[in-house]
Amino acid sequence: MIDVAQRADVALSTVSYALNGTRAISDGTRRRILQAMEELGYRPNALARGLASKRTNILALLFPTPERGLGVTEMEFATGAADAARERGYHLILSPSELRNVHDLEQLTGQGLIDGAIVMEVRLDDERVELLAQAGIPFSMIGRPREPGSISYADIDFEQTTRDAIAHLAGLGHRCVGFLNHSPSAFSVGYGPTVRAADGFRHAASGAGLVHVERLCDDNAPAGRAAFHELRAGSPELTGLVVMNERAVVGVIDALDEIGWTVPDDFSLVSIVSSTQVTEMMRPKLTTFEPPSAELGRLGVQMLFDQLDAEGDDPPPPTQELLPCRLVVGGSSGPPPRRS
Amino acid sequence: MIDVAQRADVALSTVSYALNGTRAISDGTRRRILQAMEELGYRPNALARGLASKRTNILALLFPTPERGLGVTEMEFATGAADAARERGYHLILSPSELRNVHDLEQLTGQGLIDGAIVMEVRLDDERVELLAQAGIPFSMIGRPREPGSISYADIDFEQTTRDAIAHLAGLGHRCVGFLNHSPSAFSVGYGPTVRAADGFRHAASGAGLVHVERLCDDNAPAGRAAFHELRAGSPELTGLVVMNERAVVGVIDALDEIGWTVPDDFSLVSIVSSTQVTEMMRPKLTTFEPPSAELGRLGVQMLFDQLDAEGDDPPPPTQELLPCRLVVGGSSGPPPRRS
DNA sequence: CTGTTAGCGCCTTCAT
DNA sequence: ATGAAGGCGCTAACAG
Repeated sequence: MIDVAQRADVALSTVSYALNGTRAISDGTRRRILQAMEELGYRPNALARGLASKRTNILALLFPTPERGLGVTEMEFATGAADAARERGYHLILSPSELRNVHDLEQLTGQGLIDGAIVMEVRLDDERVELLAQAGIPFSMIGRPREPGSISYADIDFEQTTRDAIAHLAGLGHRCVGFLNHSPSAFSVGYGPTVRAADGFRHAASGAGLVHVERLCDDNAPAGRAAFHELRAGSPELTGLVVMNERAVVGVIDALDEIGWTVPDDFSLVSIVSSTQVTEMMRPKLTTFEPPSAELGRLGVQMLFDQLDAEGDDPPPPTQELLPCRLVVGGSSGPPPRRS
Repeated sequence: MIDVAQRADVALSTVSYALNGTRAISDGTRRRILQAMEELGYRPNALARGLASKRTNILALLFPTPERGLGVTEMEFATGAADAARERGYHLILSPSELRNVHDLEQLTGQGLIDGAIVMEVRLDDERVELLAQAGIPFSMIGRPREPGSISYADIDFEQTTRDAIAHLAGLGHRCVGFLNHSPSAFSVGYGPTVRAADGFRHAASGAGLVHVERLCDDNAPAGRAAFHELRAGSPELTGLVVMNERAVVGVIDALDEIGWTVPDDFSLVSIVSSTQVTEMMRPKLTTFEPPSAELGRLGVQMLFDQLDAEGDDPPPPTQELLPCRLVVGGSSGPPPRRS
């Protein structure tokens, strides 16, 4: 940097100002500096800059790795976030911080490495959220805890999505529907989507005057298969099922096949919060409510930027957005059969 | 840190040494220091440390985002890498550096932010590889260019995998098989897997004395469907197909369905380099050669560590590993039909 | 085994 | 509009 200054015949500090536009610089001077930088192949050192300015231009994406690896859907958050960050010249640290390791999180934030964080896979009661709030480090969430307070978040509107799913089935004429949710363990740890979708479904189905049943289900095909059989045993009049479980839905299809039922003639299936990248692999292609994953990721970092940009000024009002899932009609939903 | 020193009644530097074990410290002293740190809730600042030591403990994962988003398989590299990095106390920056933006890459490396990089989705001729080599920054690859030279890499053994796939089909009695590859564009830009698998297939099929045909295919179901029909039109005696295209294989199943063929009775399908997370969603479950994705990711960072650890000493011999895919027998492959 | 003391490369307040 | 100078928090010689 000192070389650049000499070559451009200005003071060291002037170069600095030219770099981060913190103060007005005459046009000629600026050009000389830029040229000198160019010629010398100068690159500002991110660490030094961060050390001095307290701004690292690094964000962390906190995503706890679920038991069986992340699904397609979760990944789209990440890439959306990474893209948005890069567009603003920020780096994104992928931090597989397990929820259990609150210690790891403390370490990460304590290092002064990151300007802020985006928290994924939020639970209704999430230690990470509290910890970040106390640590005073800016962050936003993809998902939300029970009490978001004034923290910015972007989440799927589960209430709306389940209502839409119910409306879709009810519109086709179904009168008795079921809901296949995520795993019991997801529910018991208070994983947001699991709990909210369950509430939403119940509410929407009642509201629409439908008979309804629901069930939690481990995230794999055999569990899905078993779950379907049980549901049907308990409610023989079931004609349609809403599923929020990408891994289990295949098992449901297997089960239908076993009893000789055809989709959608004998039974309707609607997948929710499931990427089309997955539902299009099934046969028949599933009718699905596709989550705006990449957009949520982008929103997450955008909200974080809003906070970072306003640092020093009074804190901006938090942005809290719920996005609906988009209906993609497939070949798995149709009018209910007329069973005797 | 100065506070810690005072509290422990030692010099500033002693605290530093205690922290990074650069030199022997008496046991009592160390304990006092550790305790003082604890009591003061002291956390070393990563930036300052990096600035002074030239070691940031940050790695970058370079993955160009393919046109249609990353698949499950690619993501497993990333999480494997992130895990391995974290285990050693390193951070992993997710860098969606487009290949085209060699400029972005220069920026990243020039910033002095990263100790090294792991390059994903390597092409036979890859600008990034050359750039990193010239820039003198340590890196390893998941995949490999045409001339890996003495750069460390971990890649899938495509030769072996295609040979295994052929052996599987030949062992079942097939005499005429086809290969459905990735897209023409992937091939034309010299994407490693596409080229190597094509060569491998051809070689293995000839070696086994099988009649064989092959075809490139865009990464979507309709393309897969069309491709199958064309292959069959050209080679009516085809009884089995090896597919390295997660997105297209569904289309093949559709096509088979259209002509009334059952899998595996009328036709055999073998997916290669495809995660079971995907193939288990298909019906029938696909026989697949599953790539050791997470392991490749781990290996990638491990190799990088080997280099970083040896910095200063003479460079260690590069590690270059080819891992086979693991056969997971599904319900899509069986003996060929006896057609008249 | 422990202290002392220069920097690492940049930002930023204070003068000019 | 531009210069000069004191840190940011830590590491790593150099001395005991």
